[in-house]
Amino acid sequence: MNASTQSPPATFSPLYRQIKTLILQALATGEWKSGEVIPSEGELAIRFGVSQGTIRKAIDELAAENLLLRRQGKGTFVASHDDPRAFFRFLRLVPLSGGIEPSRSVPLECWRAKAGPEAARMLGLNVSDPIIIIRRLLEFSGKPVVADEIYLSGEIFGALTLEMLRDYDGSLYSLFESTFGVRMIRAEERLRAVPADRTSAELLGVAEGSPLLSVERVSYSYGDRPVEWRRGLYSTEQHCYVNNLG
Amino acid sequence: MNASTQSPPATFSPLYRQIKTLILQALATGEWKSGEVIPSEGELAIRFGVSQGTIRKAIDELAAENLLLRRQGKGTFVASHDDPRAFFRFLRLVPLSGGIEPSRSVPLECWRAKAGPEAARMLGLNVSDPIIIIRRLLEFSGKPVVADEIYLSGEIFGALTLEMLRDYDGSLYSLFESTFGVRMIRAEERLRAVPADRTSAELLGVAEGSPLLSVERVSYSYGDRPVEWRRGLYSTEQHCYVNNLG
DNA sequence: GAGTGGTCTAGACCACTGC
DNA sequence: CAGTGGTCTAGACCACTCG
Repeated sequence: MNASTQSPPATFSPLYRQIKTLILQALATGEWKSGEVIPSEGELAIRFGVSQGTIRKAIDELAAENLLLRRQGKGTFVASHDDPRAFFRFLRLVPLSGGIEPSRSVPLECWRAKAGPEAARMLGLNVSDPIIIIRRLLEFSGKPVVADEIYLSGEIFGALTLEMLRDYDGSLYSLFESTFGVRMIRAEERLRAVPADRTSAELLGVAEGSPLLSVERVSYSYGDRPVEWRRGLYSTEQHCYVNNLG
Repeated sequence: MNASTQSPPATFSPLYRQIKTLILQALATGEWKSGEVIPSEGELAIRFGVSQGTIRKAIDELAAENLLLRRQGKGTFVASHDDPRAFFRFLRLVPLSGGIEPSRSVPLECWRAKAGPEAARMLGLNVSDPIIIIRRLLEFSGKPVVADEIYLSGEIFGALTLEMLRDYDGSLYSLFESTFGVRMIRAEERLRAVPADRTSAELLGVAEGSPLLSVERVSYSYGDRPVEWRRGLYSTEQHCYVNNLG
């Protein structure tokens, strides 16, 4: 494609956005995988038939959206959930005392089910489509802090088992990325304060009815496709959820 | 200044960042006020002795940080809290049912005090420095949803009174901006779930001990100067706090 | 039409990485 | 040293706004 000589599209969009879309497609189809380098700006400029400056602007936006990672002198890399910097991007929980604590994910259950109306709506599925449900605990310094219930499309994550969750040493999203090729690129969370039900109270070691932070999340992969819906109950006795309003 | 011929500074920073700093200074000193246009890119290029592209890159970053607002064909404007787009930047509360509700701020009290150790730390003051404390209610569709307690530096907001709060028709930050020339540019929030104390329960019309969302916020003005500390108790029976993880 | 920001290009040079 | 991204420039042209 020589974009500089093509006829203008019906709905105008600048050249660098068209390039951005093409790069996104290459990312979505897995041409460049998580953690790998993508071709240099010069190579991409030749490949797409535009100047290096136009490539830069496309990559700039993708880097701003945390899809790509530039490293001077080395190249441009596909962002990965394995990157330690990505850890706090989706888990905004810190100890009240400050500092950093060791955390551990403890999978409890993982089973197949059929999507109810709510899960179907959240995941963009039809009612009765196969889904996978995970229940797990998140511990900080050995103490349970978050009880999660996670809903996934059965079609995408069909092979997922409790053993895989137990054996994997890394974050859930790292597992999804490396094993299923599904990268979360953004998420929407809705927070409320709710009283602890009996099950959660026992799991988290708090009194029944005591306040918990309810965090509902829908995560999206490439093309704004919803691929995960989860509800977490956070004990905020020793931790708090931090948020920066830019 | 002709930045392109100056000797390199001890700690290297690219030209466009130096320009950005100069623009930030002009914003902080009030050379260009909230809502006003700043000089065109061409004018700034001449004023600072750099190319227009370098000015663009500086403005790009400031626009990305929501300090400036570009409008094609019209100019570049100093961001303002009056802008309706700024409303949801600092209040991430939406009705569970979706949609948009009319909101109203109801000031309850406003008094002078001396900073305690916590307020002093949060606001970067010394203990016993003068501060102002505001208590107010936030209503959605006529029902109380948020009970706020707000701590301000007495030095900066010395003239603030309950009457001013009552008479002002707009957001609190619009008042701060227009009357005291203090613009909030970012904030850090820490969220927890807590049981309602008796006072808050009465104010919000919920049962004592029922779960409330506690939102502590420190807001910063130019130069990362903390100027406001507040704690809000949010009733999340009909509303939720939304957050986008990018 | 004049003035603004937005796009695109081409080329030079700098800063960082790793062989 | 070669290859990468990062900065800076100068100039052309496009898209939008307003008088």
